Amino acid sequence: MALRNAVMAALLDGAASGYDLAKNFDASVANFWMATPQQLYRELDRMEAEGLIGAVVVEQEKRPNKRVFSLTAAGHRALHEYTERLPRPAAMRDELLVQVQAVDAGNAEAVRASVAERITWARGKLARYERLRLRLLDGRTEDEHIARAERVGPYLTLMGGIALEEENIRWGERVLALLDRRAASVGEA
Amino acid sequence: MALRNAVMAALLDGAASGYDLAKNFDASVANFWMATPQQLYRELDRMEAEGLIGAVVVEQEKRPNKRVFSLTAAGHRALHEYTERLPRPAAMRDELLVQVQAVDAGNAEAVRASVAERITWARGKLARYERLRLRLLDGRTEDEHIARAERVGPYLTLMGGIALEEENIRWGERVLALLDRRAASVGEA
DNA sequence: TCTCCATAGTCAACTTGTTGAATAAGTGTG
DNA sequence: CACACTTATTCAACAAGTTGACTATGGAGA
Repeated sequence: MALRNAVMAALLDGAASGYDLAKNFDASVANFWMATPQQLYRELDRMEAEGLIGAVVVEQEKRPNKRVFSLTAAGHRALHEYTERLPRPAAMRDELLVQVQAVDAGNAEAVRASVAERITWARGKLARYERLRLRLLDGRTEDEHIARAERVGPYLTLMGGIALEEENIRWGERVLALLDRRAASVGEA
Repeated sequence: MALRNAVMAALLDGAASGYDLAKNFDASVANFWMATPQQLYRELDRMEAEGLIGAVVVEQEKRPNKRVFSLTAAGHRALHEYTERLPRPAAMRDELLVQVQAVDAGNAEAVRASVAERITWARGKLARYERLRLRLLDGRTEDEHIARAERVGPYLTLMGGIALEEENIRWGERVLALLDRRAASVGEA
């Protein structure tokens, strides 16, 4: 019952089909709320049944029809109320960290490679976020955006995403350096 | 089937009961792998049935008996193999970020308060992590620790936790500042 | 003494999340 | 012209995570 809040937040950007959400979640909300397509479709059905969102079937000529969802007044109210409840503490599940924790009992070379891959992946994500940031600002300065844009929420969470990926890269590089030093020490001992 | 890897990583610190794990997960692995007590008990039973861990019932005089688990040779092997598989991308679920994303359609004051609370909470966690770091280093410098300690994994993940909480604090303070500026602009408009 | 908290779990019910496959039409590549 | 890919969604089965209640004992504080 928490995915729905992320979906409603995503729908503030405008109406979208399940497919759109599944794709663009990555560019908007997935940074802090991951979901698979089936999860979205199932939740969208329920939300429609409960009147939080409304669906309009859009017939398309050269592709399958789609159901485009948008927030209803009830959905807006529910989202507003949601922002007034205390958020539960963030939940993380990161297998890479589990592997690093166990590196001394595992295959250090393999873990090193996984860390390196995480860095590469974070760089890619960061680049996409930076492009998104430029698009959001659209030539304005941050000050102007904060003062005058219709919405500031997406900018604030984007900043969080950027900071997170930058930190990922810094941490990863530090880990690689320390693992190298470790390997050197073990070699010389 | 992923929690078990976190459990095995935690058991590298030494044998523990389900209760111990539930409590100390927070101090060791919970930073990147959260689990409730029931989840742990259930998984521990399965792991024992599969021979990954062994249980010894320890009879206690003034408290209930407990089952103390430790890694078997098979568990060690399984953990080693696990470090050789590609970790799946990290999954995050952070309701606070959902609320910030929706701040423009929600109660800005309430969201502000939630962000402030997150900052306080992060400071507390950071302080605990810093104490843990001192205990881990135990008077040695980082260089010495990395070169000579039996295990470096816990130190590396702890660094990650520290960096994460520091970033949380920086981000939160930035969000508060920007929300204030926003409120001022809206007031003057 | 009564109650709350810590220890050390178990059980049941329920909600979420994951995986894999199926359907169906059009579009691009070699 | 076959094959893979994209759009757009549905179904089923299973695994994992969450919530709340329950048992039992001992120690600390009101």
